[in-house]
Amino acid sequence: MTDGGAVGVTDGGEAGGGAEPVAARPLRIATWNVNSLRARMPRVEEWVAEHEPDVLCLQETKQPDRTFPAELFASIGYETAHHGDGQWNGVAIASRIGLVGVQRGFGSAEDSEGCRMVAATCGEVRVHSVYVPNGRSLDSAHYAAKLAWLARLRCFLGETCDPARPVAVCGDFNVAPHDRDVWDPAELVGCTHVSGPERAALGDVEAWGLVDVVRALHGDEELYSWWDYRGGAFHRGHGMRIDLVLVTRVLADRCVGAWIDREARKGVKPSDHAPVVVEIGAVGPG
DNA sequence: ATGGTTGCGAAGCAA
Repeated sequence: MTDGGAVGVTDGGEAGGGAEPVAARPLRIATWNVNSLRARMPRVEEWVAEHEPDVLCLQETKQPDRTFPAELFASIGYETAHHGDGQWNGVAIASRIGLVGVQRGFGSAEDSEGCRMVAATCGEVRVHSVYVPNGRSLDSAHYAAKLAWLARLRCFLGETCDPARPVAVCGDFNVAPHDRDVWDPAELVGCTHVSGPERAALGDVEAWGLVDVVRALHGDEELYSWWDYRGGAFHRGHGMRIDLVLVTRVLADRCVGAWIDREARKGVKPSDHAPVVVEIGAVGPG
């Protein structure tokens, strides 16, 4: 059950007494596969302090709920919802604009691939943090499970959300939507993340009513969100764009910025993924 | 050249 809440973000608001209207800061939604929150928490704290997301979706926290650092997030102003049951997978949402109506998993047997989805209403937006199964290889049972999981996500959205309302589906999709989203398509023929069935399954999710806003705002620009730790892949530009923020049209039409923070892939003990950020402007006459 | 790196947990497995 979701509340589909319509709680507005009310910073700014009416400017009274003849003062200049204060432009509302856009809503900033980010997603980041941190590849272990325990290993990455210092980097996450640093990043949050610098970029001040209103909502931050996390994937691969790699811990059970009982060790999730909810108090630490609270101390820096964020409510959190976490869905994790062990040392693998694990997803979370951190929000400083409210967090209600938490749902962990799809509530069905199809979630047996692990803790890979948590949803909550943050301000006016129904937010989903997803970690799509990797698939391992095209001939693996895990690949079939990946396709089934994406199909289940599509059904779940149809069952629980309205594409005419503000909805965001954020996370590590483990699919590069297009050949331009990988450093060398020829190198990856026969590999997961780029296969036709995976792209079709992702396309079905988007066809529910979601827009890939980072790509929408950047044309054919080279954009990657993940680089293998091995072989100097980051330095060599061998990346893929597999971390996405998908939003419904009402949000896409208000999107005033969208980017991938490559800086977060540098420095001491980085995740192999970079954060993806989108900014949603206030509703207005335009 | 079936490599390479990181995180899990304490030997390989997963990514």
